[in-house]
Amino acid sequence: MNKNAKEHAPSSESSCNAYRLAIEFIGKRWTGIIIYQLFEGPKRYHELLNAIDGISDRLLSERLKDLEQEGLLRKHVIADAPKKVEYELTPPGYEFIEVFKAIMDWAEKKEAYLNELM
Amino acid sequence: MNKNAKEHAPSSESSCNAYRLAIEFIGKRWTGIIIYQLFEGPKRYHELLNAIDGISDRLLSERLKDLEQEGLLRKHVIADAPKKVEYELTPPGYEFIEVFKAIMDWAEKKEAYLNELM
DNA sequence: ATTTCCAGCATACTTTTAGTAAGTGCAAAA
DNA sequence: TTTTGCACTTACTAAAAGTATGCTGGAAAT
Repeated sequence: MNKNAKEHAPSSESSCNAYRLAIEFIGKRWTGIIIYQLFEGPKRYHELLNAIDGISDRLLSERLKDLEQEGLLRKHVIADAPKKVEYELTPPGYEFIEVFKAIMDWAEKKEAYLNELM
Repeated sequence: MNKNAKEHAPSSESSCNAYRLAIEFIGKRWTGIIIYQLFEGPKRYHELLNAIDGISDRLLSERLKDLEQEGLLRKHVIADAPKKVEYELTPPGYEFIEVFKAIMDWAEKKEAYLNELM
């Protein structure tokens, strides 16, 4: 008796599509942390790999590609010899700091509130 | 040659653990949308099920349980006869609106910026 | 001459998450 | 008396995400 999954198409369109799309992207593991690492300025591949504890190179590559595609960062090849590549946030990439802060603030408040109850 | 995943333990502890935990939770599908639906006030199970386009009853139950466990909502059984249950946000649940807004704002700005480029 | 560094890619594999289908118990309506 | 609504649960499948490992190829260091 549960078949409401896209039965007769959208109809309501209620549930914030913009939010869904955004959260689907930023909700992936590492995405936000990579952006966070780049707030300070451009970094190279191995700098990111070393800075981010626990990430694998495959995932780092994948996320960097995603982020580039979404227009949140740009890739600069600065040398071919010993290959050197830098990753730099675009303006929307930098603006993500607002989301980052909002999440941190909320998490903190939430913890504070829950600790108060005990 | 890639084994940096938890090689010799944490050491750096750089990468914002609070953020990671929070995003892992709110990044799950439907979580934010359920909270959003409850901003207006308490709702019952089937109201949520109808309001949220595409969610299945199983996922709704699961998310409601997660949200309760995280202290973001409270469940009120208001009748056993024809079973009636209401879900209501707690203060941290309501405060999530700041995160929601930040994400929406960011997504909008990002779109605007990217459209400008074309 | 061999190893290391750099920025990855390819492949196979495991784990996690989402989605589907069906069933539960009880009460009231048809 | 069979059906319907409510608020779920259980079992299962499919898809997405993440992990592990090995490899590339040129240049510089040992």
